[in-house]
Amino acid sequence: MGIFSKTCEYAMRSVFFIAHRTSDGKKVGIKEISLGIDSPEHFLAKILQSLSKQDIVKSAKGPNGGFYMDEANLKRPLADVVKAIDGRKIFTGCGLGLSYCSEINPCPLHNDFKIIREKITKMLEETSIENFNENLNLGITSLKK
Amino acid sequence: MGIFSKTCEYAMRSVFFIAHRTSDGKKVGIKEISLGIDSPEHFLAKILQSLSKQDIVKSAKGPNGGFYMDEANLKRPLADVVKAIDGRKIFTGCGLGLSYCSEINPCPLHNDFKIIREKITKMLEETSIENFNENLNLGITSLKK
DNA sequence: ATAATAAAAGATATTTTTATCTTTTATTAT
DNA sequence: ATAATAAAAGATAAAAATATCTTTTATTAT
Ligand code: FES
Ligand code: FES
Repeated sequence: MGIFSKTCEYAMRSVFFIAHRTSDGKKVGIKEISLGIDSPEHFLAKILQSLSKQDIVKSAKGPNGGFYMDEANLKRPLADVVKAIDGRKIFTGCGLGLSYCSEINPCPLHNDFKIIREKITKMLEETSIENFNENLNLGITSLKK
Repeated sequence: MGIFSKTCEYAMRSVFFIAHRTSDGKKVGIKEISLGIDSPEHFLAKILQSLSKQDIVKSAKGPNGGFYMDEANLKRPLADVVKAIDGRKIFTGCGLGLSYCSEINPCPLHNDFKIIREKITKMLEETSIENFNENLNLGITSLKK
């Protein structure tokens, strides 16, 4: 386990992939996405169902259907994807697992940890999916292996 | 799930607790530790067995036995506890879950994420357990609730 | 030696996360 | 209308993480 759950890792990779692959206005199917980000197809389907319900991505059934994102979706911060899957713990939780983090009853890690949490929050809140994707579009960054 | 697994959270809390409670040279039993850090007793026993084997803490069986730490144990960085339980993923792993993080094949998060990873590493490597515990000894920080 | 103590070790159970497979529903093209 | 397509939904399974309970071993005090 890293910072994010595996489910959340798949979610972020798929969102980047969809954004990248549908910039031409077309849609992309689950099979292609799961191949492109190296994830189990049916598990990813569940994740995308959830992201779709939460309006992180859009979907269309039937022939020529698939997943895509509109302008508003692309402008959302990556934080929204993380919140949709892993919840808010990474943004507000105690590093030692105390039931809530507070200045009044801080754990030994608190002073150092809150700074790190702020940096993570900043990274995820202040950059849009679109933005993270710029280098991917330029072929500089990768989503596989 | 936060940054660390629940097991790792218990491990860190227990190490702080033991360090704090045995500074007078006495030992502390599992029951007292689990009460003190609010963790399941038998689960914590397993964790401490593992930490003991890896020489993060010391233990003694029989009457007046229990867990304690020597000077060398206290001087170890908290990173050693994390490595002993959660492994090295948090220190070196890719934020998006790619099988390895690299400058040559970076993911879209890489540039931001590596800085955060460095800060986490710094926090865990550069401060000893003893050090983190100073405020606990002064009654400023907490391990419960 | 014996009994009491406390961790170590072993076995089992529960819960959560991750993964797979099948059926249904909506949409499109013929 | 019908067949083909693709996501949604539902059901089930496997694996990993977390939790509990029992037995064994080492140590100490009597
Ligand atoms: S109380 Fe633990 S991080 Fe704030
Ligand atoms: S490649 Fe993803 S964090 Fe470095």
